[in-house]
Amino acid sequence: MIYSRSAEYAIRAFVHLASVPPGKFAMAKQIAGEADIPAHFLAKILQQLARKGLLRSSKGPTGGFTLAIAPRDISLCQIVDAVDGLSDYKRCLGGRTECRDDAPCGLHDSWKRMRSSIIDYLEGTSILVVANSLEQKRRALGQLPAQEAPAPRKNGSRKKQ
Amino acid sequence: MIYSRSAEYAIRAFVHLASVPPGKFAMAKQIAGEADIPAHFLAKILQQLARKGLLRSSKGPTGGFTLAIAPRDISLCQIVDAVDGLSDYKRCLGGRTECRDDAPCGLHDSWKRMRSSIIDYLEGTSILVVANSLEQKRRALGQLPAQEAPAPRKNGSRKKQ
DNA sequence: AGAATTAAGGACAAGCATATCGGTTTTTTA
DNA sequence: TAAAAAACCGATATGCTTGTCCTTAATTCT
Repeated sequence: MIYSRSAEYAIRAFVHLASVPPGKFAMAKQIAGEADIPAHFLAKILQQLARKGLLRSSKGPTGGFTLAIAPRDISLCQIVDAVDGLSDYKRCLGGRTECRDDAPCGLHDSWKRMRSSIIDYLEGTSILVVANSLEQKRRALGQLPAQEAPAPRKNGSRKKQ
Repeated sequence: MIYSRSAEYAIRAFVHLASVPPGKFAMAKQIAGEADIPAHFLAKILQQLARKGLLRSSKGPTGGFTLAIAPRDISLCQIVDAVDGLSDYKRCLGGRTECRDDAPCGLHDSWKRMRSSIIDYLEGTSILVVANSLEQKRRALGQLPAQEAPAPRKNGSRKKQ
């Protein structure tokens, strides 16, 4: 797989957080429940991401987590980097920690290209895009009010993108 | 990473095996020594690949392992499939085991494209290509006789590709 | 036939990722 | 001020991957 399960959980949590009104906090337990993620495990991950500055956290009642950066400006890459680190992608598939001149590796060049492609994918995919794609699918299935963000308002001020 | 360490070891062993004369066997311990792989661990992997038909094995003195398929016809994908299985690539990055209609995932479409790209890479890269690339690098470094395959002959019938 | 050598295969150990549990601190609300 | 609620934090459990060890079976060579 491209990234760990922890990173996957983090991404799913971020997608969820992208849909809560700015300024409001969502509880770890609640996110875990809705996204079907082990609660305590997710809490640890979110705490870690709060320490790294991708999330803001608040204790006590009305507390929880909220995005520290706009969904448009958070890429999958930032999350994966914060959770897994990117060292795996710097390692050479041929086994050497790095392709040095005296220890050449037949895979190095082709892997280098593939790796860039993966990194580009992670960097080029923002939480906003993923969240929008998800919302669109749900609307198509009638699981959402249609044409409206999940905020509990009822009138219809269309907003695109 | 794209595949497990076991798969990486297998690929490196295959690259090594591509350079032994056809019909001859190479010992697991010897491959492990030259490729810097834990010997017993590699042996298990090779035995597994022999059971799956990618290698042929022989016991006793003069025994060892040899490729059951021409290097040109073995792709990284076949090896990774035999060692890791490909199920990870069928799984959706959004977390669901499969993107069903009633449980949509915002990542599904973009990941599908990325995944195909990775599979194409693994399928399109043969052991022969990797072995040739490695040999070429070694020649450039003066670690090989230059212009000659590592077979113990001495004349110079150039062969391309 | 016997000794040496190699793969085959089972048991086990170590390390890491994943997951769970309980207590502590901070904050809000009554 | 007390109680409740949430993040925070450490300890522990579990499962999988990686790695080691030892015995057995098959083959070759003397």
